[in-house]
Amino acid sequence: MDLGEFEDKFDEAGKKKEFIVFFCKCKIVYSGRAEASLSKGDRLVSVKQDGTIFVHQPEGGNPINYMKAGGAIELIKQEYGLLFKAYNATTKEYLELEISRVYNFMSKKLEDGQKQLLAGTEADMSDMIKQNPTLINKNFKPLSREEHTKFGFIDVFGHDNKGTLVVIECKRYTAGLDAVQQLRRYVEKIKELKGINKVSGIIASPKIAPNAEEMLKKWGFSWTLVNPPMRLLRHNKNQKDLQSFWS
Amino acid sequence: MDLGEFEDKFDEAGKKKEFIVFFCKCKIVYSGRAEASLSKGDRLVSVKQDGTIFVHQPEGGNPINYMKAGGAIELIKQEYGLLFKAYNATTKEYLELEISRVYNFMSKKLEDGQKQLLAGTEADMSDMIKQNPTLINKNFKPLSREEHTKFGFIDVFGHDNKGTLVVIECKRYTAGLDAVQQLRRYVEKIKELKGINKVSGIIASPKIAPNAEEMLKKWGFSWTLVNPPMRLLRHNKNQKDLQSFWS
DNA sequence: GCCTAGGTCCCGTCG
DNA sequence: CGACGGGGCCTAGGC
Repeated sequence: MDLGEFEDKFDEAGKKKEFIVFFCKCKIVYSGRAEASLSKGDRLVSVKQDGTIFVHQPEGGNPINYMKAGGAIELIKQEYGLLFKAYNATTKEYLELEISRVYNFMSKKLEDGQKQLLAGTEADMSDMIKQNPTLINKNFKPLSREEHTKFGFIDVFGHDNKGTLVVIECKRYTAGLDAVQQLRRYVEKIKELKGINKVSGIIASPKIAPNAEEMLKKWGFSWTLVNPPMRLLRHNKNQKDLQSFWS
Repeated sequence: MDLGEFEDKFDEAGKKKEFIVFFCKCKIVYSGRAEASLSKGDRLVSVKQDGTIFVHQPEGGNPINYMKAGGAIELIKQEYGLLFKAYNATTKEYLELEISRVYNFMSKKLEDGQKQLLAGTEADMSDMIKQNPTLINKNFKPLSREEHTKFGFIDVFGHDNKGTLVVIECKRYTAGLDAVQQLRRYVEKIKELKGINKVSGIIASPKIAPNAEEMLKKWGFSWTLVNPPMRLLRHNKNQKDLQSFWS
């Protein structure tokens, strides 16, 4: 596509606050929270309706470059083609694309006010435990969930049948060293606040890393196998269907 | 755009392993690591050359849905339009778009083998400290950088003029409770391994959170103000240019 | 493969 | 606004 034509289309779409995407050959420089540069290659560039920018290489999951909404964009004619210059005054970041060719361009005003519903998060996991405390053990009595304290928030908080306070840290996946230290922090802080020297700490997760388990034991905490809710629901459902089909 | 036409274009581009983008109105369901649903709205859908999928709403920085490379995609005719069905057998994830309209379509084979150069990361920060240890204090002698141990890796490791071992944890931004606990873990482990009871712990960062500083002091560690390298380089450079221009 | 930790992390939430 | 922690986190590096 001719760069002059691209410039016109881009400006027009920008004025109408349309969602813009184009394929181009470009060289990239980013300056802000770090310094990045990427030599010439073909990429997808996108400018969203709020001004969010992202650049994708032809493979891989993450944008190679991006800018948050709220900046200004200008196109400047150069000998080599066009300079796409984005500057965000709030974050003090620059993103510049030296565009030598534009292959395709597309823009449209999109209408979407929907929010995604998500189930099976760590919050749902702590909810499940609060609703069904025997998942931890038969003596556990939950008191609160996702309780915010000034040193972090505790996933599930409660006590056992002897009145000992219990702190539970949930992890959707393998619990690592960080999870153990998070638990330790909460337990120590509660001991300090309440002036008591016995508080139980439990990690609830589908798995725990060996080093993490070692550290857990060293500090007198324990681990309970709890699977996060909803995980692979559709897959398991299909598995089930398959089984019943084969049986 | 007519859905039949879209189907043809999509299939053809898919066979040629082109980078595909299109605007459409759709309803979305995801099932896998969690369960997600998003009711009808306009979105950008993209399928990369390696099969990576992402879906963007017209605003906001992150894709609302995505799938890693390696799955299979099929389009299935339905009463309401087209069902875009992606399944990744490795990760056991499903992503389904009930497409009722397609507005625009674009595809192209992109050529790009470049890798981004990035400077100003935490690794660069630890490098800077190793090269210039007086950033920490005049008695610090670095021995190693990014040293991997079986309980994690230590950003900068060294000793002071009295021979006391020193562990430094770098953070590019405000150091929080997690950074302090990370430091604590390394210090405790080294004490244990070497059978000594004095090891210094230092956090090097541009800022530290109040709670983190409190915890740091409680455990006898210290904090040194170090700014990460390259931060806002271009901005600062321009600021300087501006000053010299105005002066 | 797992484990560990950083990321231009992003994002929500609550003080 | 900062602080804190989760994320369908992702990705890289080492073992």
